[in-house]
Formats: sequence, C-alpha cells, structure tokens
Amino acid sequence: MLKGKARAGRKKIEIKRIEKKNAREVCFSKRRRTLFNKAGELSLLCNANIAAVVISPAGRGFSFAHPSVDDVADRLASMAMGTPNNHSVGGGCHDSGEVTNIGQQQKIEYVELQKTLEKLEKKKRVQEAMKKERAGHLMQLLNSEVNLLGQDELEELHNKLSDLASSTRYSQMQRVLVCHCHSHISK
Amino acid sequence: MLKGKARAGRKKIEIKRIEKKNAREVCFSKRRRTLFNKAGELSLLCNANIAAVVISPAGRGFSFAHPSVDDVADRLASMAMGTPNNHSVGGGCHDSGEVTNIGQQQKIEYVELQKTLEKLEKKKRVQEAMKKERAGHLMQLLNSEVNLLGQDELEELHNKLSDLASSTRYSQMQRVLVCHCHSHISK
DNA sequence: AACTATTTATAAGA
DNA sequence: TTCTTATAAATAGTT
Repeated sequence: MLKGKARAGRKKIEIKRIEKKNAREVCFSKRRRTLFNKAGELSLLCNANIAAVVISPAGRGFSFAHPSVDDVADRLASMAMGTPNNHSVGGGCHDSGEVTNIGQQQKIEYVELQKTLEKLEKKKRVQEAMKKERAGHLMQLLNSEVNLLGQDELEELHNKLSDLASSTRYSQMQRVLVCHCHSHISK
Repeated sequence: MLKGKARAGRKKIEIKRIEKKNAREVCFSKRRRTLFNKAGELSLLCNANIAAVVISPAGRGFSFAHPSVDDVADRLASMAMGTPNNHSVGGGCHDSGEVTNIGQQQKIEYVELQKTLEKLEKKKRVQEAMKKERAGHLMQLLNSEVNLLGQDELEELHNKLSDLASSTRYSQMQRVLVCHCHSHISK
C-alpha cells in the first residue's frame, strides 16, 4: 500500500511552558534523558567533570554526575573557597542529546539515592558547595537578563567588565565602573 | 555568494576522549553551550528546576541553574532530608531499566523521591520579579557579587559576556536565555 | 569564528 | 511508553 498519510515531522516550537500536562511530562522524560546523555558525552569527549540535578514539576529529582556528585561538589567547593588556580564561573545555555551507540558494553550505574542515607549526607555537601558558587549564580542572572538588554548595553557592559578584569585592584574601582555602566544603560 | 568548495559536513564520531587538545577545547565550548541551552529549554518547557555544573579539564567551572543553584540544591537537600530513615518510601519510579550506554567511568544517579515541594510556584514568582529588574538589577547584582569574584572569575565573566554580545548578532538570542525569559524567545 | 554536510534530536502522531 | 517520520538542531571537519 501507499505510505498513507505522512506523519508530521518535528515542528519548531516556542520555548515556553507546555500547558498540556501529559505532553509536558513526555517532553520532560525525553529531554531529561538526552540531557544526561549529552552531559555524558561531554564528559567523555572532553574529559570534564559534570554534576547535574533536575527536579521535575512533580517534585521528583534526578541527577547525573561524572565521576560523581561528590567529586564535582568537592571541586566546586574548593574553587569557591578560593583555592589557587581554580576558576568558578556560571554559564547558561542548553543542550540535549541522545547517545545512540556510545559504548559497546559499557554500563551505567543507576542509584536510587533516597535509599542510601550515606548519599543524603553527601547531598548536603553538594548543597554547601553549590551555595558558594556565587559566580555561577551571577552568570545565570546575566544570561537571563541579557535578553532584555540591547546590543549597545551588552557591549557597554562587556567593556566595563573588561576594564574590571584587567584591573589588579578593582575592589574600589568596580563600583565606579558599574555605576557608570548602569547609568549609561538606563538611557 | 559562491559556495566554492563544499566543506565536509558533520562526521559521526566515537564518544571517547579527544586527544588533540585544541579540538577538545573547541568541542568543550560548543557542547557546554548547547548543554546549558538544552537545560534551559527543559526547565522552561517542563517547568523543571535544574542545576548543572561543568568543570573543564583545565579546571574551570561553569554552572547553569534555574531558578538558581542555591535553590535547586536546597530542594534536593530538602528532598533527601525529608525522607526519614525509618520511613523509606521506596523509589516511586524505576528508571533503572532504561539504561543508555554512556561510559564506563560514568555514573548516573537517579533520585526518585515523591516528596512534593509546592514551593515551586513561589520560586517562580521570585524569578519573575527578578526578571523585571532588567539591567538595573543586573548591575546591582554584579556590583554586590563582584566582590566575591577573583581575577580569573572576572575575566571569565568578561569573556562570557563577550560571547553573549556577539551571539546576539547572528542568532537573535533565540535560545540563549535561561528559563524565566520565555516571553522573549522565538516568537 | 564562519561554513556545510551530516548526524542527532524531537514534535507529532500512531 | 515506544515507534515512526519529517523536520529542526547540533556539530565534526574545514576554511
């Protein structure tokens, strides 16, 4: 027989809350999986450490980590504490992915954390570490705000930050620059 | 314009450490960006909370979060803490079955807790408010947060902003935003 | 950083 | 939830 009715292919969608509960949950499941897969690819390809936590609207939490949440948390904590030669910055973007055939017979360990008190303690450490990730928080805000700023404002802000970054003693200077930048943007 | 010689398109690659340093770093940048973008889409589309931390092999940390790393960490901790050791509910869902190949060194942890935290709506409202502060708020935040950043962090922030500013030009910021800026996304 | 050929991810639908 | 399929996105290799 003929192919019959062609199924609809992917449609471009607006990135906004999906109102239909069922569709939203399906989307969540699909994207959560690919998100974690992509995180895994990134860590493998680039030898990076990753820790990700996703909490569904239903209140269920999922996490992915390489090599482990603890390691990443510890490293993050070290950075936040000001350990030399470490950088801590926040970023914002998105990604998704699906690993079709990454490994041949490699396996993934799935752990249900709520059954392990040990893990609970570790989560507290994650919390502590993350709370110190101030820069990350700032970047997150920056990324969200950037949509509300115009090209000129962005460039202006960028320039001010550039000056700030190159200044060895910025503690005092920053306020001036920031204020200046602020007033300039408020045009 | 003339297309000239056709360039090679994407090639399928093995998901394994990229040996060439430069290629690895380029890959890291590209994928980190999309990873965060996807995380943002997921949180927005499905109203989920997400916190992700990526530490590059060079030791640089990047993070993405919605509504904030702190908040997600708090919720995760609350969920964990909210499960008395004498009242283990057991995993609500068993995703252990749907395993995807990722990597031998990797570990995925699935947390399945049915603790319902209705604080979501509240958090969202806070975020909405923050969003509207626009540049003013951003600068205020920057002003207060910058004290917690080191020289390197400032430079990173500066570079990130630079990227954002330039990306605005060609991609209309279509997918850069973080969760709470949906009203400005691709219309 | 920009450009494409391709591979992936996915929105809809079944 | 899983599969299909058309199409949107991501991206490896190049320039």
